[in-house]
Amino acid sequence: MGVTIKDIAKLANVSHTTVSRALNNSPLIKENTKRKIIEIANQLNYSPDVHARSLVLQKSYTIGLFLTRLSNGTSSSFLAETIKGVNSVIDENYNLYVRGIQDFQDFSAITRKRFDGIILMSQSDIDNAFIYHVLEKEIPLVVLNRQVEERSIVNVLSNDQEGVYEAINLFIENGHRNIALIEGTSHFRSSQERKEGYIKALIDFKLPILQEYMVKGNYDMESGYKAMKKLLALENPPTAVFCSNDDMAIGAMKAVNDAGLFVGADFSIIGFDDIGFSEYTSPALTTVKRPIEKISMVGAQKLLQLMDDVIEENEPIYLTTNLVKRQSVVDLNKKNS
Amino acid sequence: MGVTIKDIAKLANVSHTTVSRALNNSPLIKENTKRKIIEIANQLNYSPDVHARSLVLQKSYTIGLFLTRLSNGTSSSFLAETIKGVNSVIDENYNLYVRGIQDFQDFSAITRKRFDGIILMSQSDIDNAFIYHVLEKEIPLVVLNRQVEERSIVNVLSNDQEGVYEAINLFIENGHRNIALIEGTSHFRSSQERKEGYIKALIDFKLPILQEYMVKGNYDMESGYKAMKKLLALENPPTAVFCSNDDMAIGAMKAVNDAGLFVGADFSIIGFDDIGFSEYTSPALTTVKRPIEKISMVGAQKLLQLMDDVIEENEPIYLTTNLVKRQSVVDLNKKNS
DNA sequence: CTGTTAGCGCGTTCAT
DNA sequence: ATGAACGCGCTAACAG
Repeated sequence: MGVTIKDIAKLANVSHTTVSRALNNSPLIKENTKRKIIEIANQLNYSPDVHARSLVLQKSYTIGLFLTRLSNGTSSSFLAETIKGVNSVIDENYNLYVRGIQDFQDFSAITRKRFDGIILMSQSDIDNAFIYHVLEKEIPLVVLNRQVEERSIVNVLSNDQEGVYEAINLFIENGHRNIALIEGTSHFRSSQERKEGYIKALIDFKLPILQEYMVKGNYDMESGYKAMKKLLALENPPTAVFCSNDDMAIGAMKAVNDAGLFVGADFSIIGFDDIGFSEYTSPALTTVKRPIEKISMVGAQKLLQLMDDVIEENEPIYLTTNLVKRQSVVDLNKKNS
Repeated sequence: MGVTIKDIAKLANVSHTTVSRALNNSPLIKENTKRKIIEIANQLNYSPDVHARSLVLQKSYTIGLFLTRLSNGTSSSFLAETIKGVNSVIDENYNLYVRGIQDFQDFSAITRKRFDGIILMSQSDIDNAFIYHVLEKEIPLVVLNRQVEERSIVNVLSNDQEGVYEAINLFIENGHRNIALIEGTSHFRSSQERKEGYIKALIDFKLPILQEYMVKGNYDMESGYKAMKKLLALENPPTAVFCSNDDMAIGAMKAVNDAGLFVGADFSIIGFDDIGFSEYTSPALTTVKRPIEKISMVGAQKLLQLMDDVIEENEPIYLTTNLVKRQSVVDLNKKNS
């Protein structure tokens, strides 16, 4: 069934070693025989047995892409962009093994033999245990999206705090003073980062920090909807709400609409991520663009380097967010004048 | 670095053969020694070398999940649901290799050795070449989402035509007569299926089929937006539009809004897929739910069976779509009365 | 430049 | 019930 180098060797009247070398383009082989061997290989439609090669080379040609979870709190676009980003960088000879960490009972199957390298799209502190395991096994590791204490780890992420700060700043420029926050999943690091950006901005602009203006969500649309309902029911409701991701912003917009108000006219919302849909909501959603696909690409590139040379500079790499202004923020200055 | 069965053998004062058998729970080994060996293995944190095992067992523990493309025409939710569905069925010992077919120059790397089985989420006829290759290599194959001629292939899909028919039916029940269609990517089979459902319904209800009411799109939001603009600019614009997927429906809704009209009041839209967002558009989008995650799960299960027993019944498996009625369809009967 | 030999880690006859 | 020897397909020393 499978053609092996031995088969080729027979036909070419050489040893299987010569075939191996020829196919690997070794300079030790005469151009002539090399050509002959390659010819035969093509004719026989030969393709090497990856497992035999892996076994002797101690290399698996497999990269593990792990997310904290695959469902519940991981939006589709987040997952898709991550995979696309990584896939666009690593070549087809590599297997890309995609899993959620939560799927694992124990990590005994995560070995150096099995993975040449691991990319962790980390959303929460709860995968620290995973990180330690990988570190202990000395598998090259890149952690994306969440700052990690260990200096030895390559870390690629976006500066969420700054992004949120800009968003709040935009609200303030537009005359808003009652600015609320819908938070992400509580133990996700990103939720905390964004909350801190919110609080920092309020402090800098000397605005009061109100408990009732900080409502918990869990990054899905429904939670955004519910959170907004709560805010709207307040005695002194906000005029503007920052949502910790776009999914929740879309839920929130729905709640505003259901209350008979119009986003962009009566009420202001800013989201986070800039998923594809945010351009097509009505009105189009102003949001903080987070470069997930870019982060994944850079992360994958870093991992490839790490697998080769062992790079030293382990400074976290920050990719900047940027504020995409669309139509979901009301300018109170104009409105009142 | 890596613990092997030989290491365990030494410590247990047995041969590596015995260790192998013990770890594979062979009945040939005394319970006593078996326990001892397992004990040592745990202590040493042993985990088998997958490549060595693959080499000797001729089994790769890898399942290939291929999509026609990963970007351009493949929506995020589609990709994400597919992966989630497959992942939920296959256990963690399996690698899941995810790729777009378009990434491949040639298929020589797609071998029986490398993949125990392949799931193809097929979106277009253009991957027929891929299918033939896989078939020729005798790799167990399940094709999802698109009907395939070969009887020998396990085929899991949804009955799109019927789903669309139901949607058009709903329009008609609500008094609509000028019903347009926004089509999906032109060479995708799903686009044709849905178009056929549309035409079939029009014929059955004795409505005229107008060229100008069938506008091409490519499954992304922007194309839906543009297509709707065209329809709105018609001399005799439709009152209702079926969009071949939800992404385009969302684009179309945006176009309606931009024209100063209100979906659900002045204009009717139905989408296809029921992606997460469609519940949160304003108004909530009526749509034909297609069970992508379910299809993927069933497909994965079938593949596992196929890899074991070689199942015979190769009838295509149809999973039913169902119409999710929300608020994007106007009832003309009520309105006019 | 090419061939001989060995070995990667594992499972599997064939002995005993 | 256990072990010795072999082979999966490949690469890498070591000769020549």
